[in-house]
Amino acid sequence: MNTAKRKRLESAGWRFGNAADFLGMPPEEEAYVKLKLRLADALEAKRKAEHLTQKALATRLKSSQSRVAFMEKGDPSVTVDLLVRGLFALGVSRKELAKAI
Amino acid sequence: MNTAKRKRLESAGWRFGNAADFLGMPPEEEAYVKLKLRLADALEAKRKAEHLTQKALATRLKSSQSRVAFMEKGDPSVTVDLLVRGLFALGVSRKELAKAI
DNA sequence: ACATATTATATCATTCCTGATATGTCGTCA
DNA sequence: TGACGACATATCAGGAATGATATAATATGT
Repeated sequence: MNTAKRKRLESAGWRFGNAADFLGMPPEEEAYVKLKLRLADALEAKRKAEHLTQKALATRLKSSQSRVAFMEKGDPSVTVDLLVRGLFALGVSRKELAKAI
Repeated sequence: MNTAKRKRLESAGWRFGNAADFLGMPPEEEAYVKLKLRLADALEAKRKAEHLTQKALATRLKSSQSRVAFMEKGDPSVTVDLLVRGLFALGVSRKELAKAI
């Protein structure tokens, strides 16, 4: 699977896809992409549990609303790094982070 | 604590320091830095358990020996992203990753 | 329908991470 | 001692991630 196609899959529908989306993907990359989606979902869940808007979270993170939107979609332009910092900014502990993974 | 000093602490001795090293650091940043160190330690441990040199791991990661050295020190120039990809390249599962966190 | 709030998408300049390279340090072994 | 292997440290060009901004889409309430 080439990079361009993978990026489209990631940014678009593949969160609703099944295992076939990962066909041909090296296992370490599959693990990495799945991790990002799990963190993305955890971030959105935690933000909503705190009754915060994307904008409010962006302010805490010293980021922008648009980037938070991408974070919650697991967009390829967002790193694990930023997702983790987002969760910490929401007060998540390392233990809770581990549970999300 | 300013950024420059923090970077020096991170890259130099503070892995041997105590809680005082984190004084004045916002909790979300403390969590982030601690996370990086845990991942760094896990990476080194896993690499050694596999009897690999830094150079061998670098090849798997499509990186360089020097970067692997920085990764294992938790150097500020290394992101959580790269550490996680390093662990996955060593065959670590998401579950094992969570345990390391 | 309208206004407002929230989220999604597109584009872009700047920053920072990355891999590469060179070189240094340290230990080991002949 | 010298040669060698493994790891540490410095520097840097290139590229990817970031925050910002603008704007579009979608909700939610009146």
